[in-house]
Amino acid sequence: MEKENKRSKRSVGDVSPAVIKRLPRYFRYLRELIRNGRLRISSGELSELMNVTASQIRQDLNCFGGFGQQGYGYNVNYLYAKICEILGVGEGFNAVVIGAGNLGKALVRSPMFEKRGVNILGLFDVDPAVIGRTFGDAKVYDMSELETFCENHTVDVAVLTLPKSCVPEISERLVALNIPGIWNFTGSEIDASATGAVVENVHIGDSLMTLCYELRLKELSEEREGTDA
Amino acid sequence: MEKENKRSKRSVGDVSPAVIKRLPRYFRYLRELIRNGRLRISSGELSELMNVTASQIRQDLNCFGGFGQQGYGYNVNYLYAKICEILGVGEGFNAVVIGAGNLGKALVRSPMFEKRGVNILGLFDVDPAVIGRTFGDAKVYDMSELETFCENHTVDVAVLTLPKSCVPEISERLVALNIPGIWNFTGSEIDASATGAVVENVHIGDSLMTLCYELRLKELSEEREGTDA
DNA sequence: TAGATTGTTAATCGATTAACAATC
DNA sequence: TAGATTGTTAATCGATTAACAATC
Repeated sequence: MEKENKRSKRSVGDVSPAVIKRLPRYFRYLRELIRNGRLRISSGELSELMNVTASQIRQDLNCFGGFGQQGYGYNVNYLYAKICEILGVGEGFNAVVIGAGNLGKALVRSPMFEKRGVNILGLFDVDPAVIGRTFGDAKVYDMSELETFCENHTVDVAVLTLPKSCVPEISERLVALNIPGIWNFTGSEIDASATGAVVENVHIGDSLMTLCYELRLKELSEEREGTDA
Repeated sequence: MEKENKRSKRSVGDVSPAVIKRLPRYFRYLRELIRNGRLRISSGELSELMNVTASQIRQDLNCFGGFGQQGYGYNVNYLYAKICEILGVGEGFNAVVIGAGNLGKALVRSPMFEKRGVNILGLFDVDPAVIGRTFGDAKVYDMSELETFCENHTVDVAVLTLPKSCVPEISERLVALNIPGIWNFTGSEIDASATGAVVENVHIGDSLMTLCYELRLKELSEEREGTDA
């Protein structure tokens, strides 16, 4: 028992950010493998699937201890369980969604939170037209009830899907409430060090711009092909 | 005239991915500076604002040629214009959104596309309840009209906001239509090399997992503080 | 001109890949 | 056992930072 813990390699927390950012992708591919009934996989086969090197996979996984077995590969279910553990899936984190507009609704209706073991406790909004309604499994509360609600529930994450202009006010309230995690879709960048919380600032538009950059590159190279050569 | 093009440094396209991924962030901060009426900024001041090193900023910008001036810094408007040019803002790219659910609606109603100079030509869906309706400035068309529509309009980007299960079918149709860019929110990963298009696979959930990882780390360290030491 | 700040080279750091011994 | 495949070390590669000469 606890054989895998022989040496836990590093003191928790000093795993490189590059590795951490890849973990959710492993999580996704492992889910898919399980869904397809796969029981074992080698770093070589997974590397082909994911378009990365086998070396990187082994290196990544070994940051957290030896999850595989020489000559055999990795047990898909076991590896998935380990990745989940590392990523805090199953910790039962609770979230509230602040802003019940299109994005807020889209998020709570998607299976995303459930898949990752995060519970939506409720949405909050100022608009009387949505207060009291239910989206997904979650009810919309009046924004003014946020403080009372947080006193009566353990809230780990605040998901911000309200307009940029509301950020100064809501930040202040979140800090006062001491909510440990902020998932920020507002477009303004919340500085983690200023809040004392863990913050993820999401900028969907950045991905669109990267796409446009590539598109333009493509255009340029096609133009060049057309003109000379 | 064209002074900045004295040497264009690299042949277009060999700029490191790490730099490219940072450009949208410069874009956002420069917009903000312009909004605040700033006319010039030094790499030093921008570095404080953005929480990166001044060295990195100068290095990044110099991948595309000298946009600054010794002893002065960078002209905010000029720099913004240059970044826009590099990122293809103003190319007038046209997009269609495929899937008029919550996410599709949220995207077309947001100012994101407009800010980046991307025009939404329309949405497509199979649901009679939304076909014919208008969200943002864009009308929802019947999914079956996609081919005809694309023949009559220049479509640079297809934004995929439909269920995962629809991806095989829609991929095939997009490939047939030869749409050069795919912005994929479905959760399944579309392989660019298989489509011949430029593809951005967006996985919002990955960011949630990173947040949960950090939250768990925080919990663990707080536990430890509690027990020993 | 003197001061400021860039552009750019060289040094450092971190991340990826290759290779192979350990071992199932 | 022989074959396969990991865990892990060492080599390579790329990205970041520091430093400073060029120059506005």
